Amino acid sequence: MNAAAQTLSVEEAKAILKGSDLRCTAARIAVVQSLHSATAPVTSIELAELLSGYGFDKSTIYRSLTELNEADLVVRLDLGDSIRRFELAANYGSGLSEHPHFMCVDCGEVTCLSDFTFELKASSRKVQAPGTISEVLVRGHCTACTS
Amino acid sequence: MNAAAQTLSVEEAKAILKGSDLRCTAARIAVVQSLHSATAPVTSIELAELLSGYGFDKSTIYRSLTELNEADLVVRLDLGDSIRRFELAANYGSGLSEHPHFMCVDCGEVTCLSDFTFELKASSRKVQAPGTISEVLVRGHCTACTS
DNA sequence: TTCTTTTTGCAACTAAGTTGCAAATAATAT
DNA sequence: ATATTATTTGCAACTTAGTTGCAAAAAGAA
Repeated sequence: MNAAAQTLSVEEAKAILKGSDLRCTAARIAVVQSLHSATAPVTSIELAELLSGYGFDKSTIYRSLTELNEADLVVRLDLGDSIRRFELAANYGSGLSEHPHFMCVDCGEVTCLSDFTFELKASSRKVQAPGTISEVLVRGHCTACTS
Repeated sequence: MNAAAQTLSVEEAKAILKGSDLRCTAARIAVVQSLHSATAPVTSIELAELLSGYGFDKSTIYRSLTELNEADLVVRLDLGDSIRRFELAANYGSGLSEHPHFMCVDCGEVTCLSDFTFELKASSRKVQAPGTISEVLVRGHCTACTS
C-alpha cells in the first residue's frame, strides 16, 4: 500500500466518488487511491499513519473510511482483532461479489479467499438458517505458520 | 447470565479448574460458573461488570478469562465488533467440537451455530487452502431484523 | 466571485483492555 | 494448625483504537 504508487489516477478516483455523490476532497481521493493499490485489506491504523504523513489528520481518514463504507464504495471488515480493515468494493458500489477472508491467528496476516466459496450446511432438517449471510471470516493457522 | 444461578456447583467448578492445574480462586470459580450458566457467548465487559458487582476487579476478570482460555477451558471469540466474547469449551479442555458463530450486523446478537457445519469450497482445482481452520464466523442480518 | 453546505484539523475525550507492584491468598511443607 | 512460598488480586495509572465538538477551510452551486 503506497499513496505515491498511483495505479489509479486522481481523475479515476474522482469519478468513483462522484458516482456515489460524494464530494471530491483530497482526503477521500487519497483513501481511494491507497485502497486501490493495496493487495490485501488495509487496517485503519495503517491508512491513518500513512496518510497523516501526507498531512491528513487521522480523524479525517477515519471519517472518510466511514463515509466511503456507507456509500458502499469500500467494504469494512471486522476480522476480530479489534482492528478494522478496509478494501475497495469489488464493483465500486454494487455491493456484490465480496469474498470470504482468512486470518492467521499466529501471524495475523489476512488473505482474501477470492477463489473460495463457503457453504453453510444444516446437520439436520429441523434447524433453520440464522438469517442472510453477508460476510464470512475464517480464522486458523496459515500454511506458513504451520510448516 | 447470572452468577447467582449456580447451575454449576462450586465443587464442580473447582474440579474443572484442577483438571487443568489452575488454582481454585474465587474469581476463577465465579467466571466458570457465570460462563456455564450462559446460553450464548458472553462479552468480557458483561462479565467484568457482573462480577465487579460481587467485588471482583475488572482486571482480575480479564486475567481469569485469559488464563482459562490458555488452559483451553474457555473459548475466546473474536467476532469482529472489537468486543471479546467467551464461552465454556465444549468438553472442558479437549479443544474439540467447537461450532461456527453468527453475528447480526443490525442488532449485534450472537448465536451459536451448533447444528451447522461449514464447507470451504475451492472454485478451481488450482487454488490451495489458506491453512487449517480453527474458527468460523458468519456475519449478516438475522431473521428477526430482516422481517 | 460569492454563497451555502460539507468537510477538515485540532485537541480533548471515550471505551476496552493492559500493566506494575505491593498486599492478599492458595497450595504445600513443617 | 502454622509457616512458607509461589501465585493471584486490587488498585491506579496507562495504552490503543477510535470518536466527537467546534471553529476554520474547502467544495460545489448560483
